[in-house]
Amino acid sequence: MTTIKDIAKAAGVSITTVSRALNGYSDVNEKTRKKIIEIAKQLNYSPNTLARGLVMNKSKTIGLLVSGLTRESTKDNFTFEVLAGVNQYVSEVDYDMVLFSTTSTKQREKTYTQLCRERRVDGAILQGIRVDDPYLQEVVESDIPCVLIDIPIESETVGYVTTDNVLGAKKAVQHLISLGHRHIAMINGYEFAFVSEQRLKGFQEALFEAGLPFHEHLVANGAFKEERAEQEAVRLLTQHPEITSFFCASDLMALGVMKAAKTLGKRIPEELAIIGYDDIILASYTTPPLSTIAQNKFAMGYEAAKLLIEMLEGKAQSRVRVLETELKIRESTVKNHG
Amino acid sequence: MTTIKDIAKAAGVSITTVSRALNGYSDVNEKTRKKIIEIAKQLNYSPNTLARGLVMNKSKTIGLLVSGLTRESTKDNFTFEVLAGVNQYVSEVDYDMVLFSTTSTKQREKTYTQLCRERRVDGAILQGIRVDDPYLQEVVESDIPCVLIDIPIESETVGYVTTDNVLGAKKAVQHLISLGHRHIAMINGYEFAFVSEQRLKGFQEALFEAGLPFHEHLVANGAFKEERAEQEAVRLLTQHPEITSFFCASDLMALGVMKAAKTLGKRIPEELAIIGYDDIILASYTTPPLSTIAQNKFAMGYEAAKLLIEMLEGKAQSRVRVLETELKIRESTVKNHG
DNA sequence: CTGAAAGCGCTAACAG
DNA sequence: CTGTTAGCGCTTTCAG
Repeated sequence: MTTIKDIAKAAGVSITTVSRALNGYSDVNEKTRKKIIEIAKQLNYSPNTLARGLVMNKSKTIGLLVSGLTRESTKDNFTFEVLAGVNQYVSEVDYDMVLFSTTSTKQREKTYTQLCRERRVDGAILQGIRVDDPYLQEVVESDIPCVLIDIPIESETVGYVTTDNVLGAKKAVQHLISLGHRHIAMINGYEFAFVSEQRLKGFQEALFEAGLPFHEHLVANGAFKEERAEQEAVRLLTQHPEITSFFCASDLMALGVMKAAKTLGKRIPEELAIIGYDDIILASYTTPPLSTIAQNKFAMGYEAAKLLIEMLEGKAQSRVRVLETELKIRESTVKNHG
Repeated sequence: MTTIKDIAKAAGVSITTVSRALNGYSDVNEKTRKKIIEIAKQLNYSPNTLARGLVMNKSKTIGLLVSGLTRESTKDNFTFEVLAGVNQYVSEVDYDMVLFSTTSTKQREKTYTQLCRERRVDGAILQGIRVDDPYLQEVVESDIPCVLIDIPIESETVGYVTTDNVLGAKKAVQHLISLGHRHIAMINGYEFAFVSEQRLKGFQEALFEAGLPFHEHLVANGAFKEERAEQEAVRLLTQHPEITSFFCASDLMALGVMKAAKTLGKRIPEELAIIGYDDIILASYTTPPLSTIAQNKFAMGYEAAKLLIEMLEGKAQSRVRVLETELKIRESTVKNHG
């Protein structure tokens, strides 16, 4: 593997000059630079980023920390789309991305902070981490620049990107109300999720603004899981037959509710309207296609990476990015819509 | 950031001793080691992997090189599942993974080899790369250990993992034949794909063994794209009304054929049976659910990572892994199967 | 069992 | 415009 030393020797100059020439410094004779670049090419030189990182004390690498990158989690490809977005921006600005997954028991032994420190990543993006994750606080309090996805923590070194979940939920519920629904149930995620809290708030606001009562007993937690949501939906529909529609805090859970409806012989949307959240790919392929609140997950990843790198380079205006959502009306709420 | 130097000072020993103690060498007094480890913990020490990588000349990092990690490609989450599998194994053996994507124009300027060399990855896994990719040959001929997914190249430093595509295709077609189909069309991928070639072979073998004729004109290329497949299916069905079933080289293309059937008013599976390949998540959610040949994509990633790291550590028995596929019979070929 | 010293490949003052 | 020198944090001979 060629080094700048080899190039220096071949060009008859010092390694300093080679370094400067290759890094585009101005104070190098154009002739020398040409020559050096030529030789570098001939020798098939690749800079050693480890060495560079060591001396510069930064690696031009960011870490993407995700949880639940498992065989099962591929159904809801939220993580993947975010990753694709991160990757896109990162490669545009010539950074690299290393993926830290916290699924394996092996890695669990190391905290996020350790993971980041050891690899000397310049910063990290955290996605799919629970608010009550024991290591979250540690990394946030460390000096590692972080951007969180859907967790609203802000500090000198921490920012976040999220969508307007209150408004998103509100739009969904208003859509149901506008269709004449008065007994709307909600399947939420779990307690320790910021988005669940926000979406519940939006649910309540929409009801309130329409002059409808909020009934605690019409809200259940489905843990963002299809099966759990199905069970809860069956329970709710059995105990409260007045329910005519469901607002679900994720599409995956909406799929569960659709199964429940099928089990109970309820036609969608005539007897039961269902709206989800996320707009996962499956949503437009179910029968009937699922109405939902679309989040641009790719954009979330892209913006998170952008924000992080702006923070790293000291040119971030603010440390918060809130993206918009979009109501997608399909046939699970309106017959023959498409 | 604490270094071994700090620990050495605090412990009153040399940095050499610290290094040895922390790396579990045997020739260190147990008391000294205990003390050093204790101090390291107190000082919140994290080893600098850049420095270590520089001197050891290996980074314990592998590169995952994928193409087409775009906003659009998330529908077919093949890439994602492979990535999840790679990540799983990699984290089990305490390696890290850096993701190189070749979508952006920025990165395109660098060859795969350069990407790998600069980051000093110990080896690379390549997925979704076309056989005719100009940079593929370069990286394969370099000294960088590589594992390819679905590209059969083998050398001292190159291995691959794939599934038995001939057999997989054969199973699909035999299934159609067993249902009584005699006029079977095929929507293949594209010319420069190893898997397409193999699946075509399986298609032909199944026909041959059943004593059925192979008609070139019943095979079309859909470029692994839903829309292209749809167009080709419409064309085939129009030109050759005798067709009663389709074997598609990917599920995504099978979705396209399903659309074509709908357009032409053909009922599935009564008037047109369709079988795909891959078993993507969507396959079980379409109406009717799609019969297909399932590939365990997670396992492909996992095995690729395993093979690569075995190769790196000099304990790979062979450099080829062929995984099995499984026929999943759903309602796009057999009425009321589920 | 422990330490001194060299060096991995690179950048960054500081002198010329 | 160019070279000398001194490290970045770590591992690894080679001597004790």
